[in-house]
Amino acid sequence: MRASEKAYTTLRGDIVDWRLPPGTVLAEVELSARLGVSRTPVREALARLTAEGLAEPQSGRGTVVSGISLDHVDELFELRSALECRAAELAARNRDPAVFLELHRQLGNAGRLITEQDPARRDYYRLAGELDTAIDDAAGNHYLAQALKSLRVHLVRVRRLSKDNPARLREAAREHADIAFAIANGNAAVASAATTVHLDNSLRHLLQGGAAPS
Amino acid sequence: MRASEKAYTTLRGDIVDWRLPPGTVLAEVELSARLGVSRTPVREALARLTAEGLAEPQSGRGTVVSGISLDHVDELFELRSALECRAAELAARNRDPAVFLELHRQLGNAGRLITEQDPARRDYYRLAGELDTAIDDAAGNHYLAQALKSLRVHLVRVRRLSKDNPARLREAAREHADIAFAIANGNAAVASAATTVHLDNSLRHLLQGGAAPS
DNA sequence: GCAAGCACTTTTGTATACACAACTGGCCGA
DNA sequence: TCGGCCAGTTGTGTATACAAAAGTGCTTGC
Repeated sequence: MRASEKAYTTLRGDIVDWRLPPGTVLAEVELSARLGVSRTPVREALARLTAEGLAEPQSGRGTVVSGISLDHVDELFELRSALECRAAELAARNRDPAVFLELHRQLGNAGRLITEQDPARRDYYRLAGELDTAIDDAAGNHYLAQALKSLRVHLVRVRRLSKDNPARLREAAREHADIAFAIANGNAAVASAATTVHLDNSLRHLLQGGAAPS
Repeated sequence: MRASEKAYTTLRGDIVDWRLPPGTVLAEVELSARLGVSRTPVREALARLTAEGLAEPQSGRGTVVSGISLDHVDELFELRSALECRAAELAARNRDPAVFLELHRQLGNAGRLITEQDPARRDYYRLAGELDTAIDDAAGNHYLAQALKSLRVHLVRVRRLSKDNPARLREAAREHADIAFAIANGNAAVASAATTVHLDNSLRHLLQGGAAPS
């Protein structure tokens, strides 16, 4: 793996997982020492992180981890809503019904994935990720998929910020199942509406504290 | 001005204005010689351009100017529609009516800006840009504004691809005026609908050849 | 005692040298 | 004659040295 890739991956993970909290100063020499590479690949990694919005240039000099607080999560969800509703509509038009019926079925049973044995909810989030991927693929729009991809980085960061709540997670799974079903049926309006409802519920639980965002 | 900034600005302009057509190889040594800076700032500029989607890494080695063709303009406009409709809705809720009434007035008179004396339509595009900025400001959503900003780079590139058409430009100005009016009235649904109509007309004229995209 | 200026330190910006990988050309063998 | 291999060349990836700029703290003068 290239040194710049390694630096980027490591830093990105550290920021997303809140090991580097917002405001942390990202000094090139210190990072190059810590990561065991020279400043050049570190600079490249910082440039990529800045472009993604995970870091931002400090006034005048230096780079810091960008802030993300519940104050601005509503803005993030507004963008998310715009993108995901449109993606759901497009997917409903172009979908392969079998794919989404299968996802609908799996999501209907997703409650049993949320157990105490898997505190990170890996299985659940994997399934939710599969729905996202299926929607992106069915929508068939490169630019939209790209915009969603860069958005999801920030969403993961928010998710880590909140405690997850098994009851809310089970509700969310049902909402996801509704979305998959509407897409399977080719009903764009319902798919969009179901997405709106899901995101509104997610945001509300998130802001009330302790709920999982998706 | 910093050398990396200069390299970035120059290359970005060259790509947007089609002086560097899609597929052009961006070789670091050649660029550093041409721009009169060393490879380091050139690399930084290429990284930024790649992050924006104006350039993309070639298979294995090197960087090339990314392609954009009419084949994919419909996808670009789908994303644009999702973002701008939402922005218009948000702006309609939070707007200062006076700002948008003034824009409505100016856009109503924009026909006279489209003269043979200004073949680049600088005054017209400046006014259209002011509407965009006013909507972004009124929407008050950092993430949405950021997504729109990165989208507009590609739109400018498409615009340069097409000949502009004075008649279509005058129509577009009227459509913009409609959008401004709906926002001034605080009517989110109409603002969104007017945006949809405008973008649909723009895209159709663009694909029919010879029309201006905004 | 406070403020202003200067020097020092720290950090980023730029240049360049070196390492390595991939493509290209020619040459040799089958 | 064609195909494969090897060497040379070219270009990117990384490291590091040097330059410049900005912040900080001290000193000095008022």
